[in-house]
Amino acid sequence: MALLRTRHQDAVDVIAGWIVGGRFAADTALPTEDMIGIQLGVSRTVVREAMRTLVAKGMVTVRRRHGTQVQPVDSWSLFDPQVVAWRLASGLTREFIEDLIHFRLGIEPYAAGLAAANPDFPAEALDLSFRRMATAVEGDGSYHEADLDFHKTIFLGSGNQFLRQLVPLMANALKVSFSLSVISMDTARSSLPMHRDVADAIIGRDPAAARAALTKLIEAAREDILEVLPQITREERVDGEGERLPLARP
Amino acid sequence: MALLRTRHQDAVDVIAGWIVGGRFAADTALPTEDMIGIQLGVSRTVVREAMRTLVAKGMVTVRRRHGTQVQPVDSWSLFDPQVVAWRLASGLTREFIEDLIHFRLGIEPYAAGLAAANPDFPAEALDLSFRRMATAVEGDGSYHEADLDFHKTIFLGSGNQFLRQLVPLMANALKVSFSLSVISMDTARSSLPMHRDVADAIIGRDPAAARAALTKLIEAAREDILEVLPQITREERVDGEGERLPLARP
DNA sequence: CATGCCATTAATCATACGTATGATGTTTGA
DNA sequence: TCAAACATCATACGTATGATTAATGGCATG
Repeated sequence: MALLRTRHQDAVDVIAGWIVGGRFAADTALPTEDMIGIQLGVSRTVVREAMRTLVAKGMVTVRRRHGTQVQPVDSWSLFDPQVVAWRLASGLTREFIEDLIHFRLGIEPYAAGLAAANPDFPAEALDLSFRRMATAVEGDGSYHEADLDFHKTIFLGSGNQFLRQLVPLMANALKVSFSLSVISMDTARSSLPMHRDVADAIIGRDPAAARAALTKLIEAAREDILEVLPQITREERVDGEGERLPLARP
Repeated sequence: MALLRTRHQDAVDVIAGWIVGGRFAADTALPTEDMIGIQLGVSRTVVREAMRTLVAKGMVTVRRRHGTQVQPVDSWSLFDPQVVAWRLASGLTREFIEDLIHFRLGIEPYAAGLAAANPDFPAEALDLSFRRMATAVEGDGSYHEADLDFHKTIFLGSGNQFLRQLVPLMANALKVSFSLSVISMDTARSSLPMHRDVADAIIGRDPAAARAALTKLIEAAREDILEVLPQITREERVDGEGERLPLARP
């Protein structure tokens, strides 16, 4: 069951890369389908099917005679894992990371509350993830993976389809945190008790406590993240608009 | 700038209708591209491009020799306005409405908090929406529209791209509430002061108060919604015979 | 100012061939 | 003998090509 890279997928990736990379700004036109086909060395069939994919994700619109118009970021499917992947691959902007982190801060405590209220919540899975985190801190196993599973379990166990859908996005938020080296073994060790509190509250079916514990956990981590942010993010491209000011507390 | 109904769009709508309507369950195969083309009266080109759209939204996967496989709901792009529209059009399930309402309850207070902390928040727009709600209660203007704008302004003014993206979903959540006749002129009138509190908190740049006010506002409404829910939602589709809609040829 | 022609570019069709891939059948070697 | 390795086949998607149709904005024309 090997994965086959089709020309279609390649074309989508290339064109999406053009767009997220700012090679074509919002509200400007891409080359005609014929031209793109020639450039990529594929038939117009492939280009058109690639465009349908990008249209479906809100990244472009296609109109007769007008050709293909790039859409502003706000109309993209920002929760789409592929879109997120393209954006991450094209480089981290400060705004993107801030929005991602803040969104997670906003939604995860609530997810924990729902999880605590969900009679079908898989308590064993959460407890297992925690124990894996604990052993990982002692040097055995991947902390990153265990941590991800811990938070994943909360979203998946919330019993809410929209929250479940956020798992890929949250996974990326965590990945970003790790990639920024924000989470060292020291911070991991010190956050262990807070994770324990979260797990206990959820397993103990106490929504309010779960929300509080998770809020506390995240509050502890957010400072570190937003602190190192200005240093590693690239500048915004094209039309140099003013960068937003840092947001205050949630 | 007129909207042209292309065969592609028609095909996407029809096939999506099959899927959300339960005519083809998850993990089952759709007919071959050739067959669908014959059935809809379009060429295989159109069917294939329709499939690329559905693949992009996570509703199906396509593999050589295996054909097109319907995916479970959890892998759909649930935040995609089109997907939401298809689901609403196919009938309201209780789970869908509950998840939608609960998701809104979880995220909107947080959005209000961010809005209050955003120095660029358009205070005038929010105030205007509120005044339109007030006059609508007195019989002048559309309450529905003003209410929608009020909540929209909060999300758009949060300064967070992910929250902005939720506007269509929230609009549908509100639309559902209205369609269930949960919001009468009486409830509207009584919720006016709470809306005022929310606006004041945001305009006054007080995130904590904004969160609290919006939480209170929503708490007041949720009971009504979840109360009438069991009566109006349809049962899960048992699958009668297919009422398929062949597309017309030119 | 209204109107009809025109160039542009996507939309669609019909057809043909390429090619992973699971299923089936066949050979081989211990 | 039997199982593992290998060869063959049918299937449905993947891609290409060329022709035709049809919106649509712009421009020349009245």
